[in-house]
Order: sequence, then structure tokens, then C-alpha cells
Amino acid sequence: MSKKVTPKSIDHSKWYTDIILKAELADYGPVKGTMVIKPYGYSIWTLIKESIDLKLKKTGHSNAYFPLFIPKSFLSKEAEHVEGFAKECAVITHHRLKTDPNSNDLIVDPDSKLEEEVIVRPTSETVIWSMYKKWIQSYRDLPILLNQWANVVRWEMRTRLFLRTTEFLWQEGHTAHSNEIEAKKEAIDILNLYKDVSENIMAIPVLTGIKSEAEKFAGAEITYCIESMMGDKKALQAGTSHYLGQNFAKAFDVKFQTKNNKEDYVYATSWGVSTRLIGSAIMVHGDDKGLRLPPKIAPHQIVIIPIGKSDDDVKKILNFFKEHIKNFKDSGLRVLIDDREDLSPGFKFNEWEMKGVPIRIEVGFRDLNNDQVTIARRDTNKKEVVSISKVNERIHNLIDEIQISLFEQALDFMNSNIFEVNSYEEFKKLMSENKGFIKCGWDGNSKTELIIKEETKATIRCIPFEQNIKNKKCIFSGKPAKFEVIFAKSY
RNA sequence: CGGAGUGUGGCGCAGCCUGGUAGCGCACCUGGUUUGGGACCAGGGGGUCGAAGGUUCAAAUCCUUUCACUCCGACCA
Repeated sequence: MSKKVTPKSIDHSKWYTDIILKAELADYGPVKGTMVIKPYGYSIWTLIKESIDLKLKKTGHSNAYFPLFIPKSFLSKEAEHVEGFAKECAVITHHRLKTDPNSNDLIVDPDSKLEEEVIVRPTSETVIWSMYKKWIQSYRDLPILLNQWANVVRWEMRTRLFLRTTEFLWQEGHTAHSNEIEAKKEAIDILNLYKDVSENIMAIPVLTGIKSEAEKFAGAEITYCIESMMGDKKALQAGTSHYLGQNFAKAFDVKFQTKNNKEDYVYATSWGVSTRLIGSAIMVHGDDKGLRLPPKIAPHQIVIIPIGKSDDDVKKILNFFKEHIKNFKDSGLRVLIDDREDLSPGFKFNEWEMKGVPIRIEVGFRDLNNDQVTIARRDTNKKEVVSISKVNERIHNLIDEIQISLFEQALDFMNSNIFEVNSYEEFKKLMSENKGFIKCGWDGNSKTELIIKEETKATIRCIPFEQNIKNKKCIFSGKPAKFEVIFAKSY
């Protein structure tokens, strides 16, 4: 394995997988499309997860767990939902293996065929709604605000580490409400929660809005989304929140009695973000030296590298710096001391840069003798010398600075690559040159959207909440625009 | 499912055209010298060459079949 990653500018896709493998975030699993999330990658996921979980708890949601297996018949209860997921379901048809007496191979025992086949959940709406039917009778049972952390399986044709794997980890929220207003508010509140996590925890700026008919979740009335721009100017859907209306309630016959003793179907939402978020962090922040992690999701926020010639030297150095390390840890910072003897400082510098550690503190005799340390920041790749008395203050400021600077770098990049265009010619030219997101008018017709997709590979990523369609025309048909939309090529 | 590519020690590859019994770099082990941007020297261990069949005195190499994975498309969080 070569030491460096393929430069972004040469092959973005190779660059991306190089980083994942070399930063030890994940590895390929033995079955096509599967991924092993390695400890370092899983630590990042854990930090993301904890931050989302905390926010969900604060907004009144509880965690629960529903089964991995779903009766096949459940999937077909909601028409659009089947349509959306049938093509990518793993199906369990048997429950036993046996040794073939002829070949001595392990084979599926034909006698173990299941009466009703079982599918592996591609998402859990259907199992959950089958349970809601049991649990909901009256408006007093509502709302139900559940979330589950789970794995799901979608048998994709083409997979990519973190972005699209056959099995992935996510959180899926499923709420039930007694009225439309409350349910819609829930979907939007969650969207804002996702935006908050993405921007303030992961330092990834997002556009918010709703999905077009063609792009919305199978079974939803409205799909709200957060959409972000990757380093190659392609769009990535980082999270979605759906207002499901009464679709699933009708499909699963979940009714409740209202205050006025009338009967109504339950209103619902569902929403999720997945390990895909890690993929977006890589593509938004990474550079040719590797990962750049925002401090809030960095497993190690600070790595300390003692530079000495002998064990004794290293001991002296660490002793000199001991109080500071204790202070950092006491204030909640995640600090790692890399005192591995067999590796040179240069090797360690490169390794931790690959892994995206925001701050590196180098301490050697040169520093010790001058009552100082050398601090290297990953966001700018700059080094500075800081006097020992100022270290604590400087580090705390830097943690915040780096978090903000990564967000601002990403925001500038996104904003400078969103273009407003007025002609389809210009649209096609920009798209073919891979120039980024295009903001333009759209007549609201799904056919228009489809033709544009076929001709340019760009899709409507979102219909932003803020609309300005005065005098705007549809980029394709020239008809008066119904919406102002964002087009882009996407992952 | 279409197109392309790759399967050779843990990883990355060469060898294949023109058959002669496997090599390089990294990693690993031992010892020593090193350490402020991927250290060096010496010694050492590890591979039925993806699988099956065939041709041949002889196959990593030629032929046939097959499997797997990766990348690019259609599908998707």
C-alpha cells in the first residue's frame, strides 16, 4: 500500500476510498457491498450518534427496537412503498442448512422452506405500523414518538463505502399523531434537528427544502431533506424527514377515537440519518493529506507527540507536559498521547493527519528548553509555537476555531458553486463542466424533471423553503415557474 | 443486468506474450544504531499463483469452464 492517497484532483472516487482505507475508518466485508466499520470509524459514528440521541431525548423521543425480519406481506400494504423497496429486498426463504450427502457441501435444506417468506427490513415503517395498530385506540395514546437505532438492508446494484452499502446503520424515527398540523411540525422540527447536527456538529452546511414527487420517499406525502455539497460539487442527501400523512395508517388500518368521539386515521412521520453522514464528512472536509475532522466528531481532538531520543527523554517531556494533559482531559477534551517508541515523529505526523485529528501538539527538548510547545492545526496545516503558560487557553480557542473554520470553508465552497441560470443551454453547459448546483425555475412537471435528468444527469435535489418565483420561467419548458429548485448531479 | 478491469505471502505489484518449478516494494520477526515531516544497517519467517478441468516430460504462464471482487452505467439513504 502506498503511503499517500490518490490526489482528489486526479481521481475523486479513488481518493475517497483511499482515505477510508488508510484512515482505517472501514474495510470491505466478505459479501459484496458489505462494509466493516473499524474502531476509528465507529468512534466517529458513536460521537454522531450520541449527539443525535441526546437531542432526540430532549425533544421527547424514546428509543425502542423492532425486529429485523418483516413478513413479506407487510411490504405490499402501502402501494408506493412496495414500488419503492421491492426491488432491493433481501428475502428469507428457508431456515435451515444441511450437508449434502452427495457433495459434502453445505446446502439449503429444501425441507425448511418457509410458509410465508420473510424480508429483511429495508426500513421499518411496516413492522412499526403493524404494532401501532395494537397500541393506538384513542387520541390519549398519541402522540407516539419513537426512534430506533438499527441496521437495515437494501440490496443495491452498486455500492460505495459509507455512501451506499448493502447493510447500513442508521436511526429511524417513527411518530404517530392525532392531527396533520402536529405531524407536519414534527417532520419539520426533526429536519431542523438534522440541520443543526450537520452544521454545528459535523460542520457540513446544508440546504433545506422538500423533495419533488419523483425524489420523495416511497409512501410519503412530503419528504423534507437536507442536501449538502461534496468536494467534487456533487450533491449528497444527508438526511430526510417525511410527513407520511395517513398513508400508513390507512394501509395498516390504524384508527383512533378523537376528543369528539369520532374516528380518524393516525397522522405520521418518519425520518432518518445514516452512516452515510461519515461519507459526507470525508468528502466535504477531506484533503490530499487525508481526513480533516471537525473537533466535535473527532475521536481524538488532540494528539500529543513527544519527540525525544530515548525512553528517558520521552518521560522527561511527558512529565514537563503532564499538568497540561491533565487539564485538557479534565475539561472534557479527547486527548491521545502517541508515545509509540518504534515510530519516528514524521511518521506519526502523517498518520494522524491522515486520520484527521484537528490538533497536534509536538513537544521536544527545543520546546522544553524554551517553555513552549509547537501546535499544528489540521484545518489550515499551519504550525504555531505557543508559550507553555498560554497553551490551555490557546487549545480551547483552537478547538472552537477549527470547528468554525471547517464549516466556513465548506460554506464558502458551497455558496461559490451554486449558480443561477436562465437558459437551458447555460444549464447544460454548466452541468457538463461539473460546475456545481444550479438554481432555477421549474414548471412543477415531473416529465420536465425526467427529461432534464436524462439529458444532463442532474436531478432536483430540493425545492428550497425560500421561494422567489416572481417573473421566473421554467428552465426547460419556458412556462411560468411553479418553483425555484436546486438541480445537481448527486450521489 | 450491460461495459471495463483485477485475482500471485498481510498489503501493493512484477513475472504470463516466448511454459523449465516464484520475485520485488511495504508490512512482519530478531539484533543494533536512530527519532523536530513517512529512519538506517544486518539477519530472518511467510505464497499448493482465485477454483475446477484439459494440453504437456513439465503450467502462475497455453486452452476450456467457473467463481469472486473493484471501477464505470441503469436503481437508490
